[in-house]
Amino acid sequence: MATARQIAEALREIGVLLELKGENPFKVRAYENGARAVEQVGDAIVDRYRDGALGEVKGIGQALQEKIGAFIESGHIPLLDQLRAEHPPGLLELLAIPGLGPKRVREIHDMLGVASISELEYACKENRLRLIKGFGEKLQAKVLDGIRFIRASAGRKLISDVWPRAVELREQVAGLPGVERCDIAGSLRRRRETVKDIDLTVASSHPEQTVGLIARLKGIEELTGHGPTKVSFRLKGGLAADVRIVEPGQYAFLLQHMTGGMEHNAALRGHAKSLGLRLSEYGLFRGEELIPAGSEAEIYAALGMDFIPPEMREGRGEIEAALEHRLPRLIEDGDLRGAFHNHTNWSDGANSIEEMAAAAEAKGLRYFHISDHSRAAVYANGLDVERLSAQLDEIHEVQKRHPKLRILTGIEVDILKDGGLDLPGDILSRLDVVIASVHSRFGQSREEMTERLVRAASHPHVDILGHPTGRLLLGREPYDFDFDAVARAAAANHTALELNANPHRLDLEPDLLRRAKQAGARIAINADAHSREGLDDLPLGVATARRGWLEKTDIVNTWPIEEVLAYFQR
DNA sequence: GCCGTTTTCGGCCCGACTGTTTTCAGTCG
Repeated sequence: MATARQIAEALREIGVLLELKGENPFKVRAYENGARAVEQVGDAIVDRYRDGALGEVKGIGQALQEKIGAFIESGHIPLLDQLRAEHPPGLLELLAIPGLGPKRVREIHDMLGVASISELEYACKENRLRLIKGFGEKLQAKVLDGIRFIRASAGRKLISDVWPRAVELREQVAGLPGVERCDIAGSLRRRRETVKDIDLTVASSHPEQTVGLIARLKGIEELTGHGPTKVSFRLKGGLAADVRIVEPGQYAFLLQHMTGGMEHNAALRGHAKSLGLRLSEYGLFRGEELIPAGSEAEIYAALGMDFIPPEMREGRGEIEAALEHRLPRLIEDGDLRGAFHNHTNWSDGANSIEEMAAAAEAKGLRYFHISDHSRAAVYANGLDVERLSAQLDEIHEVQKRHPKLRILTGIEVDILKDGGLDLPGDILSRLDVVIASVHSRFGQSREEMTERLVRAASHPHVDILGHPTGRLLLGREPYDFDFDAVARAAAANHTALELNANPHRLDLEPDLLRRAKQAGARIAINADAHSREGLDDLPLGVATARRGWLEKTDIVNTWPIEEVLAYFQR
């Protein structure tokens, strides 16, 4: 069966190929918008199609309905097949090179016959790119540089790897003379799971002077752009950064602009325009008249809407919600009372039960759940029945020394290939909270994997489904299964779905969190800590929950522990 | 290609910077 992911991918590819072909940019955008709309609806898009209700989805008109229908029925879209036949597949990867967009890629292909990154690299080295009109020596060098960059890093990095460096850079800039404010903006501020670069905003009483100072900061390897209001550079280690500087009175507008995301800003400016206003990083204008704002909240208020938290600014319906005053009240860091899913040195964790408990207590948590691996996870020194029983005794002892912290017993039990569990029911029934996770056989068919997960989520002893999609950021794709079916099973059986806060996972991702909530499922924000420091990942989990529009009540570990256990038991 | 309490046609966000041009196209976010 067709999945939302596949449909969106196909529409997106049509958009890119049309762009390459030189089509009307608004038509191109319509396909991109359609892809996003499909992703938001999720796999239920197939039901919408069967019900003849596809046209009710905003962004999907007559033409896209036909294409989606064709894909669902046959797995093919004639237009896409035709476009693929017209364009060598390697052209798409050329678009990833900084400085090359559709126009130039097309020109390179038509003039030089280049159709892949390797061919382009060769052409640059032979000095042939310069032969094309409008291309010069610098552009050729930039393209070669871009090819090297792509090969080295594949472009994106984990937010956890970039964040500390961004904080450091912000401190450096904030300390410069004349700088009144400096903030981390862009995808970092929106807490995207992976980011491409660091965006900083600066308020300065002497912008041009500040630009010069920033360009000479320590740690800069190479300046890549330099104008009166903007500096771009690459830091040692390869990370790119963009810094924009304005006068203090314009700062709120710059921060809003630089925080993005692109779709959010486009929609916001479109709304401003419908009010007869014009919004840019320099201000909100009625004609020539500036409507002043000292904060982002004042900008949104001037546009007739509630303040939209940065994590929600992804063009996912937040502007409509803010206009109608129905934004959710997002969960906050301080709302977490406890943490499930933590490992110790009984399996593959680095610290003892005692050390982990002390760390949890220091974080102000009121309950803390130990869940080491089960026996099938041989690589992780998983526990069999005997060792698990022995661990329960030790937990009992540690509990005596920590009267203020409720230590919960448990296990992260492997879900076997058929959806059964790796430990017998009588031992599971002795535990406070049981997490079930898939750690093997990721390549099962969609039907098998769906059945496997639905069965696990419905198991009477299972309380939480661990890292439900199995994705590893920049590493492994999620396994193929019907998420909504699993979410429904979880909701019906009072099994929480995990939001694994480990920066390599962040699983569930925001779209799926919203779909989980729609299905009535509850979420557990879990550190999956393998050491004391692992507990520091919890705020990233909260940020991801915020990106998924979740409120305090949606998250089980914001509840008192008695309520959580009662929920799991029912 | 989509969309509409301004519109079923005529819009569709806005500006910075680069590299190549003598006034601007392309890319980027």
